Amino acid sequence: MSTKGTAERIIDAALQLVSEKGYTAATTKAIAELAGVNEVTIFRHFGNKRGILKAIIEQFSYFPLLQQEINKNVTWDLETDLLNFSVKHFNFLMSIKDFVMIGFKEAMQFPEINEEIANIPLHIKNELIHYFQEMYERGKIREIDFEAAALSLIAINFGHFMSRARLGTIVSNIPTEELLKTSISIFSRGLTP
Amino acid sequence: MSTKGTAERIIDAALQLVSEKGYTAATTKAIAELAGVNEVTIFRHFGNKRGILKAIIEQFSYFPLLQQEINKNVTWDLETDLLNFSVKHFNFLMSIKDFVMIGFKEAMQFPEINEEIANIPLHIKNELIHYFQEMYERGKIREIDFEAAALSLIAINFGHFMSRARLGTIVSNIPTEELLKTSISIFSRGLTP
DNA sequence: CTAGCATGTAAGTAATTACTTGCACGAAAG
DNA sequence: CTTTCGTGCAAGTAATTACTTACATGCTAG
Repeated sequence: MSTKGTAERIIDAALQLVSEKGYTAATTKAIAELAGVNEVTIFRHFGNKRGILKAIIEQFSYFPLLQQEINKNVTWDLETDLLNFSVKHFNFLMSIKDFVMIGFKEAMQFPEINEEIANIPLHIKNELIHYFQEMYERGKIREIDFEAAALSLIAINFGHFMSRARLGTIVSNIPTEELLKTSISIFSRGLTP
Repeated sequence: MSTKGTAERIIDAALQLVSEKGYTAATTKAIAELAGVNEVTIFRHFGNKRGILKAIIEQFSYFPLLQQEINKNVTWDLETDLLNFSVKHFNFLMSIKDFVMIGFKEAMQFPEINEEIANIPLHIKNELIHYFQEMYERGKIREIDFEAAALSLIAINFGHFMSRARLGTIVSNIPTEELLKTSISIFSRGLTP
């Protein structure tokens, strides 16, 4: 049990409990139990309860944003690229699911999280706009509000993510891959001249 | 101040506070203050704190589901109908924003809410599938997985709703109407044969 | 007028919560 | 070997929370 290991386990436990129950309902006692450490250890590491969330936010701000990944493997075939992006976007959101959930739950008490969360669609939007512009110049998509188009694509993926992350297969049990495939099939055809 | 008025004010206050801070952080004291009633009055009306949320859920379950509204004003012109639906769907979600937020925050502590929330896309999905099938028979949309298409349309609207409801204009300040219009322009073209 | 009913006020209780302090222990480093 | 450091353990504290009880007040219906 190194120092780093202890702090990490506390952060992981807090990430899980806060995303499940919310900040106030996730007690330091419960976090300590889940992390397998004594409650005092939490305060020795993070000072107070807010300190844990602060550490979580900091840890996340260093998280490699999807951004670089998107630019890779561009084929300049609309449907191929958009499906590739869609799958990556969805998986990315799933990988930071707990953090996203905390962001939506504790936006009031921790405004910093909201900013961090808002950065994701913001960056992706700009990447997509850039891609759409290039595709337009290549004559591969029709004239349209690129920003609105980018936001719509992000909205589709986010909507699918939320549906699956929170409601599971209650709404539908179509495999995610097929869902995204159909989504992109419609969307890319809708952009084609 | 009739009895009904008092209970309603308590429910409204709880709806607001719980959607903002979460169930645990929304104390009965704060709810009473916001409602302008004494704290004891809450317990006399609802027995205990859970009773308030139970009342909220019950109240919502009688909420007229978007469903009937969708079927009205069908023109069998794809883009017209989808835009009409999209606007109604978006406004509907906005009108129950607080409840949706509670649903996403307190799914753990109140599983009933999640079911109630899940019912919305479920019903809408079926309505849309039905519409798509009819449109297909009329030769107005191409052959495609209707369920996946319906889910995608719901996902777009939900994504836009979440973006606006939680992040405001941070991500984009395109007017909502224009955003939905472009969304539907792309989507309906993507469905056209 | 009066009886009842909804609400306010005051006071209190048991449980929980974030957080502190003091001490003991074991491992690693000098 | 000894010091330091991270951690566990025990006990405690002040504040808050959900909830209760007893009594006073005012409005309304009969």
